[in-house]
Amino acid sequence: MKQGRNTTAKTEILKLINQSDVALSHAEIQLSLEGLCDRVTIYRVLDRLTEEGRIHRIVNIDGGVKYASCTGCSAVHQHSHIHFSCQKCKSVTCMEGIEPAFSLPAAYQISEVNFTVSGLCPQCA
Amino acid sequence: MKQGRNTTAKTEILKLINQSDVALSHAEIQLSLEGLCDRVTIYRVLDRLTEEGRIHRIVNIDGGVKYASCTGCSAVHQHSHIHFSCQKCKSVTCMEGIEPAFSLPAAYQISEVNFTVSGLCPQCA
DNA sequence: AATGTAATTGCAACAATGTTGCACTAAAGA
DNA sequence: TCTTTAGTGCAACATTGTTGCAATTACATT
Ligand SMILES: [Mn+2]
Ligand SMILES: [Mn+2]
Ligand SMILES: [Zn+2]
Ligand SMILES: [Zn+2]
Repeated sequence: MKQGRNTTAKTEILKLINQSDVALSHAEIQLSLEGLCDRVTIYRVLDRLTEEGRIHRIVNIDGGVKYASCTGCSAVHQHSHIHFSCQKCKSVTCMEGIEPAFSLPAAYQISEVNFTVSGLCPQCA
Repeated sequence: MKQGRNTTAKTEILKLINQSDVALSHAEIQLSLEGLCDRVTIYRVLDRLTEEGRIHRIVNIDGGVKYASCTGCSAVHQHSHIHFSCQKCKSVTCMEGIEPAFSLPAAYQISEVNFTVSGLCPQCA
């Protein structure tokens, strides 16, 4: 969880993600950035920000990847909340605080969770 | 949910998936098939089988896609069970019967769910 | 069993997404 | 300011999935 260098690309990408109320894909970020940096750099910055615990990676129900800010990750860095994926407007939203309850046989060692619910968001329903 | 034609490719692919105790990826299926048909055909057969409700599609925690048979989908075709993804042996297993409990605000219309738990499976732990 | 038709297939071409190697650039500690 | 090395751009590549179209084949009907 050590901090890396603060570059223009990193600053701008983090700002974009933090200011958005929905999760953003690499493609969406690249569009917003308007050529500020190379697409490879965006991939690397997203990896780094995830590594540093500033953002978290979301695998959507269609397999696409999006990134969202890490609000409420003050003490422990954990993301077991639900992500809602709207089939109409394609938005992916972090349902902060809503965590599913489940239990697996003790033989399974859990280290990560990805829970996506898909359907229609309040705006599209 | 109507049945399509029964071709060699469809029969073999379904057999592979049904006989496997873990979910299979397109690449794994193509390997097992040893050139029985084109890779495009595999994609199309997998789509068709999913459409027909014979198998179900699993989006893994890393974004990869796998397919598993539909056991226990007798009456209603539903797949809200958990999928366990082992970080070591890379296997994805359907945890039949284990469904997470959660609740979203009423404004959200739910139609599909994908829940993946990642960690170490009993064999690898 | 032979026939007709539409579903299915193979192939080539394309698109989207992500990764890697390497030379060059620049952040930040000394 | 200098030095070190993390970060970047670019080109090249890999993987995964999609599409159009002509050729094939399952199977319902004769
Ligand atoms: Mn989230
Ligand atoms: Mn399953
Ligand atoms: Zn929506
Ligand atoms: Zn394992």
